[in-house]
Amino acid sequence: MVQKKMVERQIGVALWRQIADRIRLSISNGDYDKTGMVPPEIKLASQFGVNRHTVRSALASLADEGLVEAIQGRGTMVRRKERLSFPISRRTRLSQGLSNQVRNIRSILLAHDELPATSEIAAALNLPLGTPLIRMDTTSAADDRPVSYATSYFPAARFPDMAEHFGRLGSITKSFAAHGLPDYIRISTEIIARHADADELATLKLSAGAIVLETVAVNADPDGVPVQFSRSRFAADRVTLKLET
Amino acid sequence: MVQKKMVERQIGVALWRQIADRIRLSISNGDYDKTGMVPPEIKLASQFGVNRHTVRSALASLADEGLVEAIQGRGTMVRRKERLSFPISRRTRLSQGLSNQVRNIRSILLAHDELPATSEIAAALNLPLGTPLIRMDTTSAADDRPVSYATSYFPAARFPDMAEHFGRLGSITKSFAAHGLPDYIRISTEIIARHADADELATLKLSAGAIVLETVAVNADPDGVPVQFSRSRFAADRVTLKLET
DNA sequence: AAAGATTTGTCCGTATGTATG
DNA sequence: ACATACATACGGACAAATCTT
Repeated sequence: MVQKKMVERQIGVALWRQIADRIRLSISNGDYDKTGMVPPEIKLASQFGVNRHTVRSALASLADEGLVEAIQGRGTMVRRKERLSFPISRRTRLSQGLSNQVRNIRSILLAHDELPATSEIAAALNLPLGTPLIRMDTTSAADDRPVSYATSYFPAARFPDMAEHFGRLGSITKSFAAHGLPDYIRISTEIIARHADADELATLKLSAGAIVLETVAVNADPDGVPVQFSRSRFAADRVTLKLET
Repeated sequence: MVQKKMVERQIGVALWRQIADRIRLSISNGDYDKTGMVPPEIKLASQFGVNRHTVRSALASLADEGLVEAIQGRGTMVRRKERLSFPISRRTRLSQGLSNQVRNIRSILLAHDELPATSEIAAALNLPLGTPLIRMDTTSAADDRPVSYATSYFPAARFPDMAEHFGRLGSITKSFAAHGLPDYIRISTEIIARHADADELATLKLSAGAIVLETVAVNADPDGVPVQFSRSRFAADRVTLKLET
């Protein structure tokens, strides 16, 4: 069975999944914005050089994600195509940056505890090894779609009630303010991308094989004294990080 | 056939590939740094709750990538594990930022042509729609491992010989200098993560299902006049982006 | 209103790839 | 290397819903 090699095929990944990825990319690129409809199955099949059934499997999985919706006789329409633009600057504030893109943002405290600083975090926060830290796991949803999942560390001596404040206020900025710190700035950020692990898949409500953007950041008070070390994971297909200079 | 559900399995991706991805992540996380050896196949099989044959398929594909090497009777050892730290600042220069991390960097011009500005690029470069642009596809390798694959656009009127210069000099910075522009700054950057498409897989020599970090950036001359629009794709498992403020 | 074209939905069968034991 | 079960991919045929002429 010879086939038109229109697609550079990968091994170990089902063809329908590769096709789904390419259609998802086209949607995100705005290729179908004109009509709001995905091209007919037959057309996609010949475009990708695969059988119509394979395209149907791909579309079925995209429909399952809620990205498209097929209607018999009419076609398949794009239901959703959004990517929140997430600003990263010296003054990175989650709710502030997203407020004009979504109706509501909800942040939840998942867990918190106290523990001694490991070498990596001690170095980042410029503290002695073993200094007591408050650790908080938080997640944020924009219009009820989870977008971020963060683990933050704060010096326990200076911010003893961080978790209580956050649980009540739902905001790092406000929790700092409640501790008498009205302003803070970001002094370093590193970004990597990788596949989500099982925990992240569950917390961010991602479908299998999804990607997370992970930022590792340090925030400091206006005098440059580090106050927070955080590891935030974003659902990669829901956000773009926008650097502001 | 019931199986221990130790792994949250994905559909549409071969199990051996999912196992390979997890082992690759463990290597990159430094989980095996102590001995430099991957655990024995039997151990991995029980850890992931799969058959030993499946683990063998996974290890074979990692060996194919050159990431590990199996030796009969001894075990499987890690051959390579690195992630380049890629600085992004107002003065982002590729070769400069990587020079202290690798021995040599080679940039190649893959293709170039001239075309009228699309609405997206015209807006970004603050030019009228349809203004002639030089487009260049370039790729860079650090110690012979491909790390980036970029498409750049330059105003053709101001930089008519960009492609020729780059082909000779192998550097955007030097090519700008050859056009009489000694300095430039980055005025905007957006970052997304997604699965690589077929073209990117081939150019960056990635294995199937790999992730790319894509940055969309605009560079400007010291007066703030845009001189370059670029879309760079980085092999996500080979780099971290480091933001500098 | 009717007929035909377009498009998605369902069913059959066959060959190959994946995973286990 | 062998046997078994299931997923993937293909091909064809026809039904059902919708749109166009």
